[in-house]
Parts: sequence; C-alpha cells; structure tokens
Amino acid sequence: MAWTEERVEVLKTLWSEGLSASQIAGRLGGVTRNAVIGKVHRLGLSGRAAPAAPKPMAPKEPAPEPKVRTVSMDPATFGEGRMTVSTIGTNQCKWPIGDPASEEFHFCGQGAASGKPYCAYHSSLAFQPNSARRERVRTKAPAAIAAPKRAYN
DNA sequence: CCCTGATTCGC
DNA sequence: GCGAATCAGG
Repeated sequence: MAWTEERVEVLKTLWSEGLSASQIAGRLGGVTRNAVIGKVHRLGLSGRAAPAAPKPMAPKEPAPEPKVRTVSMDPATFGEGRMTVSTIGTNQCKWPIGDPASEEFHFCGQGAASGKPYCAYHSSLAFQPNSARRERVRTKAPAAIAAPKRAYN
C-alpha cells in the first residue's frame, strides 16, 4: 500500500484531529500503526504539533468576534475560501488544504454537520476508503510469540 | 495486560 | 521512503 497524496492527507488530518496511530491505521487499512507512526514522523508532524505554521507570535489578535464565513461552495471549488485555523468555525469542514507549514494552508470551511469535522465531500474522502472495519474490539495483537519454553530434559 | 507514540534499523 | 521490531512510557 503506497502513501498516496490522498492517504497522506487523511493521515495528516486524522492525526491532527487527535486520532491515535492505531485508529488511523485501522481506518486507512493496509497499514499498521507502526507504518502510520513512521509516516507521521517522516512527514515531520510528530508530537501532535499544531498544523498551523510555526507562527512565532501573533501580535495579539484581538478578533473577539468569531465571525466565521458560512460558505456553501461546491466541492469542486473548494479552496476558494481561505479559512485559516483562526477563522474556522466549529461546524465547518476542517480538511487541511495545502501545506500545514505554508501560507497557503487553510481549511475547506464548508458546512459540516455538528460533531463532524469535515464536510460531506471530505468526510467521504476520510471515511470512505474503507468502512468495513471499525471495530477495535479485535486489536491486532495475536502475536503472542509463543514462549520458546522448552524443557532441558 | 491493554494501550500510546518514538526510535531504530533492515529492506 | 517504507514499515516491522523494538523501545519507552501510561
């Protein structure tokens, strides 16, 4: 399973969303949590670093008014609205657009259902790939390296 | 024991 | 670059 742009986007998003490596791995499918963590490190977003650029220090953004843009654009034109991490609303799609460490970085910003971090379009991207396996009840750890206990008889 | 991420290391 | 094995912690 190769790390396609889409999969990487999902990875970055879910990771920044706070999901654990095993959760992400299970969602993507075809990869283990080790692979996810390895990729995460390789991407340089370990430690749950903020997706936003390493802003040294915002000169005290007064913006006391959480005026979010209630945009309703088509998925095809997403990217038009430059929702930054500071302008994103709670019920707006938080799908990352562009490099997290770039000025171009912003969020989709489309209307998202309450509780859902993404709009329908990106939600499908993130949740569509595989939906069969959600259960975590069966943690893949049957390993149980049989103890080589042998009697020295 | 279950889990978590972090790092190493052979591929 | 990739991910399993391993490490280190909760």
